[in-house]
Amino acid sequence: MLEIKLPDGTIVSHPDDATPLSVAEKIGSRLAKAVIAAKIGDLIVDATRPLKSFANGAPIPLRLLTEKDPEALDVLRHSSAHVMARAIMRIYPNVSLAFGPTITNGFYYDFDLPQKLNEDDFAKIEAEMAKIIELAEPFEQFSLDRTQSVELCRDMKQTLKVEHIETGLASHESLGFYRQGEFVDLCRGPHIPDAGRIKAFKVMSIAGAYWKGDADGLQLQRVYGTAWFSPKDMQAHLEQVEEAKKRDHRVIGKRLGLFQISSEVGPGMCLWLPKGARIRSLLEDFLRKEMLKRGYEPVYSPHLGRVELYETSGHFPYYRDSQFPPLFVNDGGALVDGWIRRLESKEGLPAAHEQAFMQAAEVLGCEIKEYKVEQSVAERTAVLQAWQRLHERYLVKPMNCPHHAQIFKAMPRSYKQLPLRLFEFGTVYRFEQTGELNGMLRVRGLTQDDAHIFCTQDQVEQEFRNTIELTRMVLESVGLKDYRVQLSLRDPKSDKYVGSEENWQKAEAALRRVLEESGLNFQAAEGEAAFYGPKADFMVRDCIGRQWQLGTVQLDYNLPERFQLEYIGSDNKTHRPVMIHRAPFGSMERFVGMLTEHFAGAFPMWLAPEQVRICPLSEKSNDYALELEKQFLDAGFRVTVDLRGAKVQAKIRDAQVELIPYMAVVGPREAETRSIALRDRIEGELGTKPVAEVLSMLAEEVNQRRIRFAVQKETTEPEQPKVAETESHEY
RNA sequence: GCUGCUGUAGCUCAGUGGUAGAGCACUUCCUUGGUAAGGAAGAGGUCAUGGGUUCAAGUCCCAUCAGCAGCUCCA
Repeated sequence: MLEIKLPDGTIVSHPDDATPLSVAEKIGSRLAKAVIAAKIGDLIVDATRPLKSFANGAPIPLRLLTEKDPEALDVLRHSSAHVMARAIMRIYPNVSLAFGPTITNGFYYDFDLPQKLNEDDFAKIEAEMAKIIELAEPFEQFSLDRTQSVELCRDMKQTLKVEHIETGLASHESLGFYRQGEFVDLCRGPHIPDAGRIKAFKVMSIAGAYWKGDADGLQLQRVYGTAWFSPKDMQAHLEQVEEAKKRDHRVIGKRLGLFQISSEVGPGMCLWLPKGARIRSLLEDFLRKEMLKRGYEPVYSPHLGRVELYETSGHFPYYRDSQFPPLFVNDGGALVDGWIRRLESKEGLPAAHEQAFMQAAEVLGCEIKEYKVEQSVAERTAVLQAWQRLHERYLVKPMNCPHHAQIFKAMPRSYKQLPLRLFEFGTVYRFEQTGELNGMLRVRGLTQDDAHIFCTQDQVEQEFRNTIELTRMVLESVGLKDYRVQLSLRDPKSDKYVGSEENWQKAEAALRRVLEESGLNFQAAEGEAAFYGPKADFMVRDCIGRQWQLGTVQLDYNLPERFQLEYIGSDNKTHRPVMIHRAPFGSMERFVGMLTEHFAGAFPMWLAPEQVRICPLSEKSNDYALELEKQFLDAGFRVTVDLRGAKVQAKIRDAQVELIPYMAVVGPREAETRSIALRDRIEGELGTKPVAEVLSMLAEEVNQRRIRFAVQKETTEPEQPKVAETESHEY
């Protein structure tokens, strides 16, 4: 007999061949029908899995999973992936299966198949799935040893599965399979008892994916689907997907006229339209003011820097592929650049090409006399590099740090000047792959709210504390209160890190201490540090539950070394400072894009590009409306008057659609009493108030940076908790 | 960068190889009103670009560019 412990603590005895299903049957036949799977401890298993294998002396902790358990939905979706794979195999010959896991809100399956699927095929696939589901055949588990498994997969012509068994699963002695009708798949499970449990499903989309994530490897077709226990649930989900789409900053940005990406300017190049620029400048002004309070000093630096500057910093040519190519003042610059790269390439430079290079140099008027073909590759490269150093080459700056390091070096520094905090809203350019570009969230030209703090090792802790405080203050000022910090530390086993052991230890301990005393939710991630120093990244959750990596603080032992930065200490000796990179917003583009989605375009009063729309009842009231506009402008508000010959209903509708926080409706009555019939975008009519009262009430909302949401936050389960975008603007 | 899809008016989109369409926005006129759309008229197009097939191409084919989704990448 098996001893089984139920969730309420009772222990029941069952025969040795008991399964979760048989246990459920003992409790009641309705429960048995509802069982989807079971949980033994933390392990989710099939409802038909014999419990005996989990016996270890103590009573087996068993929990039956029904439709109500979130874990059951995952099981359902994984089974749905099998059903979809089965359907696709029926429709198309020569399908090779890859992996078919569940994801948030659904599942996918990767296939290698000769014909290209497209959306028109979905109906066919869904129809075939429906047939399979209707038959409600059971999922049957069985295990085979390695040899048998490979044989079975070979027989079924599942070459990817064979490969996976031989590589990824090399350490497994026995392998699990599931059979459902004619369909057999290598699978760990668990599965629903039978396909009839799938009550709602839909093939969602198709996309490319790589076998085992290798971009150079085989490209597969990935079919996404979703599955639910009821059509109603699925409907709700599909509506929510629509809702999330409506928050898309690209859609809202266009509708509200915030920004534009014009393909004529270039992909990934963002044009800030007046309203978007308004929001950005409000954020910049706010942060600038806070930084000035905290002892930062503004600096400016040009958008270009000599290539040598980035050679010193180590960014060139290391990140060459994601930088815009260098600008050459001399016609031969690009030629010599390509020449060197071919000389240094694995394939080497064929003699014929070398002759062509030399001729081209002559044509361009930059013949390099010292260059001799009989010299070694190293010597020839050196000659070309010597030429390069004599001719100007510039890089559009991919980061601001080298410039700021030069500002530090502009004069001898004393310990008395430290910490030196230099800040700049610095625009940088990165040549991101075209497929990575995404609205404002991933662009090729971006402005970092960048600062570099140069300090002594002993000042690191206090500077880090101040930076954390600033970042929190910034996030909370826009209503982002749900965030955690990832503290990235060294991998103790690796020796790739620059900087002394002692400094690393001190720095890591200091960062940890600050985070602990801050009471922030943080987690340390060993081995995630950059080679040049530990860092702390802020992971922020927006109002619909998506996670964003925003602000970052990074310690750097590398650049001070490379740029030979030094200061004179109290001991009259030279010392090397520590550099701290930090950016509370990350980049203005990304932050405003994120905020647009967070607020769904309805920016709070302190950030709204237009705060008040004055709506005169008719043209008779236009004069009073214009008078009011002046009063609002004088009081510092962003206000416009709707002077159109339209009805007030239309004016209000337009203001609502434009998400303007307040509307001032004025007619003869208000003009008479010097008052305003105030309307709140969220609450509706607030009644008629004297002008002075409205001005002070709205000013208060601005000064307090009050955040008000129209709908209750998180009314539904967070959509897509997959990390929404994890771009980091690291240095 | 890879795979797939898409590209028609400012926006959202119809469009069957045979004369380029709608709604909203815009302009003008009428209307002068009380909290989410008053009415009428007008203007607006090299159907992304370049080739090709065809008597005939927005429509079919190819290439390029751009956008979207996913993958890979992100100092």
